[in-house]
Amino acid sequence: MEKHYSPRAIEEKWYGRWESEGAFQPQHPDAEPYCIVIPPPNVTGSLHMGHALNSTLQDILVRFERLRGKDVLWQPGTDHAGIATQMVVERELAKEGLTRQELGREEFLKRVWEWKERSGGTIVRQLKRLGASADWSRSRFTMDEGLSRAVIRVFVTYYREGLIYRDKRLVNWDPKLKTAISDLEVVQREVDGHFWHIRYPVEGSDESLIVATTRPETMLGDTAVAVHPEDERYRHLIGERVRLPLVGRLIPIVADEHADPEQGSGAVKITPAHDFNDFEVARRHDLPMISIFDEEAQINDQAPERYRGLDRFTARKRIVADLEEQGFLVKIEPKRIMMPYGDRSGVVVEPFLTDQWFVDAEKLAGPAIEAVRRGDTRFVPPRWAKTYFQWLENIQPWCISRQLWWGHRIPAWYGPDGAIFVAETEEEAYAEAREQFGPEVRLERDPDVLDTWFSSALWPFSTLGWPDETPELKRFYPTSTLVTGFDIIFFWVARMMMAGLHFMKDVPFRQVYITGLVRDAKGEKMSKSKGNVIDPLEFIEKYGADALRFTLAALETQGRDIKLSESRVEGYRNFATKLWNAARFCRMNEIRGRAPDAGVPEATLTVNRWILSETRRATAELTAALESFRFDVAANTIYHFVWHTFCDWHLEFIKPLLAGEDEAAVAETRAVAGFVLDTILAMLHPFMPFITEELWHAMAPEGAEQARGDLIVGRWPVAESIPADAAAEAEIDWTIRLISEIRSARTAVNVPAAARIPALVRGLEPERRSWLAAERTMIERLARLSEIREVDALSEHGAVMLALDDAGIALPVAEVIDIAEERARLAKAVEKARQEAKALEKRLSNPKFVERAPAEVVEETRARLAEARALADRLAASLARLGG
RNA sequence: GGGCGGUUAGCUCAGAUGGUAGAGCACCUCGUUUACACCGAGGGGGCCGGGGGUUCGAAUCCCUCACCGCCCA
Repeated sequence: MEKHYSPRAIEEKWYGRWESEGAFQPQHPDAEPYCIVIPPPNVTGSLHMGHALNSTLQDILVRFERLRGKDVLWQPGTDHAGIATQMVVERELAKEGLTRQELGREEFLKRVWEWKERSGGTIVRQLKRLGASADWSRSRFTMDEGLSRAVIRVFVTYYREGLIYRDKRLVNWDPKLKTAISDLEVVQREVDGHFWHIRYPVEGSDESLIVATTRPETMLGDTAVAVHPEDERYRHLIGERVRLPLVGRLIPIVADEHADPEQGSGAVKITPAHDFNDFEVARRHDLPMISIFDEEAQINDQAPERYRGLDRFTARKRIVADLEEQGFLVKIEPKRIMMPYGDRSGVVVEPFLTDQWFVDAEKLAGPAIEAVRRGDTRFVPPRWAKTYFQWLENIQPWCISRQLWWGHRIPAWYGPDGAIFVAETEEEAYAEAREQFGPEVRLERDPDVLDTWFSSALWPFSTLGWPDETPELKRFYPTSTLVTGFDIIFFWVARMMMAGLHFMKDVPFRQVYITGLVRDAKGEKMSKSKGNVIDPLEFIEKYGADALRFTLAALETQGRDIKLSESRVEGYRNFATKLWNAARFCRMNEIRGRAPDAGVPEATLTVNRWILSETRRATAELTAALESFRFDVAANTIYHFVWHTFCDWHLEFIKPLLAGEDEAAVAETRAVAGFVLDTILAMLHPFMPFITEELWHAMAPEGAEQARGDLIVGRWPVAESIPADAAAEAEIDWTIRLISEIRSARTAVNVPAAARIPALVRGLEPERRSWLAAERTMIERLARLSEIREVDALSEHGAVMLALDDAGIALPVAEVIDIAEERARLAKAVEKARQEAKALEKRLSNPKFVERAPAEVVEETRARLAEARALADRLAASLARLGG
């Protein structure tokens, strides 16, 4: 074995082997099923840190449960990402000087599929680099034949149940992409804008109403002015009309609570076709809705000729200029305003009145809310349930149609007089239409496609085979855990809950683990424009996938945002090297892993009983941490156990044993160390799959390589099967403390590290006397002593004095000791002990404490005081002898 | 405006059911002890954001203020 391990070579080797051997597929049909569906990444995407985090956590859970013997399925796949993918391919076409319109729908879709075949696999390859053990043989794509069938079935079913309908409503319209987009795809940004105050003359009067607007161009579509019903200033005008400047139309003054008396003049223009609030006002007052834009947000024929064909920004300039010229512009004030932008196109989104398909989400939301309230699905951390409830309780109709070509085409056909036929196939639609209109009827299919999230909502059951009743669907639905970011609780989690409950009559998953955001080391959100994006692949190249995975897990504290810095990754790479070298040491000492079914080795020696007991503890803690999604606690537990228990102490303890003559002791020690290392590899495997698999094989006992199999399909250690041993723990804990005390004292008085000095002990209790006898060799070696011996009296002269519990220890090192340093050290120790004693005295002198605190706490406090006093006295005596 | 999260060692963060603070990194000192310098040993460092309350006792529970971040309007 090399001194350092090279991730590169082993990662590729093992991943290929696992996959080709089918290790990622469910293989325990008799065991409890465990299933995770991957949040499908966009097929256009490449791996970013968010994916890396999310996938690492899923892989940890999946590998953990697989090792525990469950029948595990991690269902992978990708999402067709309607807008994003269409944009990518259109950009490619643009390079050839083509548009999709020139190409035609059919030809364009062919090009998209070609692109998908060529470039769509990038993110999957990258997930494999990370070590993701998803069952790629079952990989699905939202535009697959099967998933498309699910989408059509759902649409038709909803439609027949009245949960999908066509309506003319205001939607968020992206004038660049020329499609409707959902509320969730609109980002509100605060920008510098203006408040234009415009005078609207009241008909047949000298009065005017002043309205203020941030969007003066929309006045062309005004159909009313609203004032608050309680507003005394305008009460007399309610029911009157104003003449709309530039247009000349007479529009009513209505009373509506939407008008805010505090805002501007208190009168507000109403443009129902271009503002969501105004739309509601118009519904209440039965006002006409005049749309003045076309689909590219240019002024249309509903407006005066002078403005037709202008884009919205040019139109604004001309309208403001005209208003000013004609004396209608009262004033302009600068104002910070919220502007809606399309998150894909980046242009200002326009509320736009069009015919679209909607899901009556309100009806579906009820059961989704109930399910979480009942606890059928549990959010981890639980606070995210609030976010979920909040959105579902205020849910709006979900606009699902998109004016795109790439996506699931809406299964609706239009006949004469706009009759709608919704059916799973064209034949069915025609059959229905013929019944109504006769054999000659001609139908036109709706050109639009469905929102990508419509198909994503079905992911937990469509990927398992629905609408067919497949064995997988039966076995793995509801899935176990969903791991995803808080930013798509609305987009995805809520919609999967709605769809799952409706079609499967059960929730899609039992738990939802919500992750935070991965930020850069300074806590900034990573973004391309800021240039602070860290590519996970770079870290994998540099430090190995295991190191990156371990880092992400260790930093994952209950869904809080992660600040990722390179030094952390480096640190965990070092951890991998540490483990590597521990294994190397074991091999050099003929320590090997256990044969299959060899069980826990018998241990008679205290160190061996101790490390088994510690292993048991670590196993139990790690298991509990993973079961409760405490990835940070889990990572720290195994890290600490490997480095600070196994390497720092156990391997050091056994060095003299292994070099000794006692063959039985050597054999036992090897067996135990081999068992502990095996256990470590299994426990660490979910976090660091590659190095652990490599070492698992490197540690295989002669001849058992085949029988041991691969670690990925190995066994998770069962804490209860490893014996706990309180006596061994007490003995070794004492030994460790003794060694640490001596080491500390040596350093404090500058005893050269290489110098072997004697240690004299006095006042040992019988039990500790036996411990000293038993652990003498280890103590002498690790504390670098020439000998440690019990004496009746300590001659403090020229000796460093220390105390461990009730025992006094002298290190007679007159020739190497630095008296001044020793005095300082003792003075400090005395001070510390006295401080402690003082604090405890104070607590005990409070009668209320003694009276009201639990007896055992008081008792413990008394004991601690006695100890602190004794320690202070002993140290003070030593200090006095030094003339301090 | 409403809701949520945060404020603990120089940095990043842990700290069930209240008993008097921990880790990793960084820092300082020493070290070629035959697994590992991607290492070992030792060490320094914290009025736990401010104020108030409950309690024998509060980083932990309650109230309040300040600042930072996110979500919804």
